[in-house]
Amino acid sequence: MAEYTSLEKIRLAKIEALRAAGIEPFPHRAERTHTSTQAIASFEKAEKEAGQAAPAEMKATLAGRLRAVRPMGKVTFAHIEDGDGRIQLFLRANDIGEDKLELFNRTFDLGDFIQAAGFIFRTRTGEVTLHVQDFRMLSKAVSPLPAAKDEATSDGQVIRHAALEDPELRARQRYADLAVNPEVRQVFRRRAAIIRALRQFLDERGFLEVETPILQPIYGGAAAKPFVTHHNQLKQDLYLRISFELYLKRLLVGNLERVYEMGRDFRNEGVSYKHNPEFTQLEFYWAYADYLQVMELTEQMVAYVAEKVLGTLRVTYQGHELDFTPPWRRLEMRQGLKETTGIDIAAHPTAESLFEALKKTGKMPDPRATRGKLIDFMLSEFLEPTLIQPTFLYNYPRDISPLAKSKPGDPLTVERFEAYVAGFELCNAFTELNDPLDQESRFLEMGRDYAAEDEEKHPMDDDYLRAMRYGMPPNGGFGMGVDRLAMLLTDKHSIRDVLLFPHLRETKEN
RNA sequence: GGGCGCGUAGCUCAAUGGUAGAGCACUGGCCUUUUAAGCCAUUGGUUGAGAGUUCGAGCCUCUCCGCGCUCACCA
Repeated sequence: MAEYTSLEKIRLAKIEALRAAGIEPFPHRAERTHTSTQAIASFEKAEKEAGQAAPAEMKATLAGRLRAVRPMGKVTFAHIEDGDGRIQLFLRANDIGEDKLELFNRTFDLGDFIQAAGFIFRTRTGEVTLHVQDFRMLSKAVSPLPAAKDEATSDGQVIRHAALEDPELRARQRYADLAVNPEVRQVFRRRAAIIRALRQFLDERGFLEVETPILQPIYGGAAAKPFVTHHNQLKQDLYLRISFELYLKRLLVGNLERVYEMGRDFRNEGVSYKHNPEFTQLEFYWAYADYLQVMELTEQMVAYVAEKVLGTLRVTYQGHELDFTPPWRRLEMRQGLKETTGIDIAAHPTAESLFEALKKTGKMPDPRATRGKLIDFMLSEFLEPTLIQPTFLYNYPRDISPLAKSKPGDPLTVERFEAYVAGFELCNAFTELNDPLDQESRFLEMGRDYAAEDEEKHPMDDDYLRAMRYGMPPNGGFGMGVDRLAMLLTDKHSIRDVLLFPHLRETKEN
């Protein structure tokens, strides 16, 4: 049972009062002829056409949420906000009667959804306003919105004098955040536009969008701990997928040459400003292409999205001026590490030798790490933070890339790249391993490397190997965190700001 | 998981260890073109939860809860 605050009790009493007066505070149907923006635009157009003469009377029925009320005796001004903007209402006792104005002033509150009909005019101070001839309640708000006061100037600007700012409340009650902070609605409109543009780009190039299982008997395709669930009737444990990779590549075996999927991945790991337990991933696989072709497609795709969504390839992100114009900088990992650490990884073919070299840098890596893990450590410790402008880092160590194809003549290195922007990883791609015998031995190797830590052990996927034995075309594969792209294109520091309902710890009330 | 910080009215924020306050919102009154409308009068609190020190705790100590930053983890 809800516990009501004193403010809520007052509003509940108003609901009773409305019903007692024969007015339903939650009617079934509503009417509307214009949105606020449409009403203002068509009135201004009519004004322009009329020139010096007064424009013909323009009737309108509007609907929206009450965001400001200024009662002045026998006249009340109010603002309603709808999906695309705000408009002022003018209620006068002469037009609607003193009783109805009294009803409005006594029982209508900020946050209520209302409908108002009348004609559009301009007030003395010049604001386009609905002169209300009739109005009704559409939905009574029991709880006041957690909003401070806004100032609406006559030229349509809204000045925020205080706002809902508590990041926890904003994330837990995103509905309230959206209702009182219009710029949040813009972030999620832009996110939708990003996702739409990604689909368009891939669709136009002959990629087929597919859907593969989220509940998987064997998880794979990434090194992450999975969420475990259980099917009761089948008495079977299932994992929420940590990547789409192994299923999408099965489709290449089935002669689908270009496939992609955009959807949710789940990783049972730490939560941070760039990690959420569930996140949106885009993966595509492209038969007869290699990682260099994927690299080109990647920079084109991101540039396409930025152009579509923002109309520019130059983006301000957390104070950095980023330029997504292709071609992006290409930096071989070995070269990048040599420049930032002075260590040439090619001169250290074993973990022991690389560890000794790293000790001299003053940063201490995990002494049990494999060579690949040590290189990964060097990457995140020294190189990653320097990669602000979009950069392709390519040629990765083999032992942290069990699904990527080796570089010809270099058994320690695979054909893999990651794109870094603003110091964090945006995407990951490689020339996919399609030799079933090599793949099997890589799985076995991983099993050995991770044997100590059971949860991270990469399970052998026999069905995947069976598929590959039928023959998999050479191909390039790609994966990107869509939330991270959304962060870049909305200038948000935290992944929580681009997720409508980010994961938060349970509270006692819940 | 570690370190640092934060949590006070519906919202935004004050308050030397000494009676918990302001603005907005709310409630009542005046006001027929206002723009955070204005003026007058009110109301509103288990200071995140619990324990301790003290004559006295929003403030000091401890435990717990939540959030933020950061480190670790993270193909």
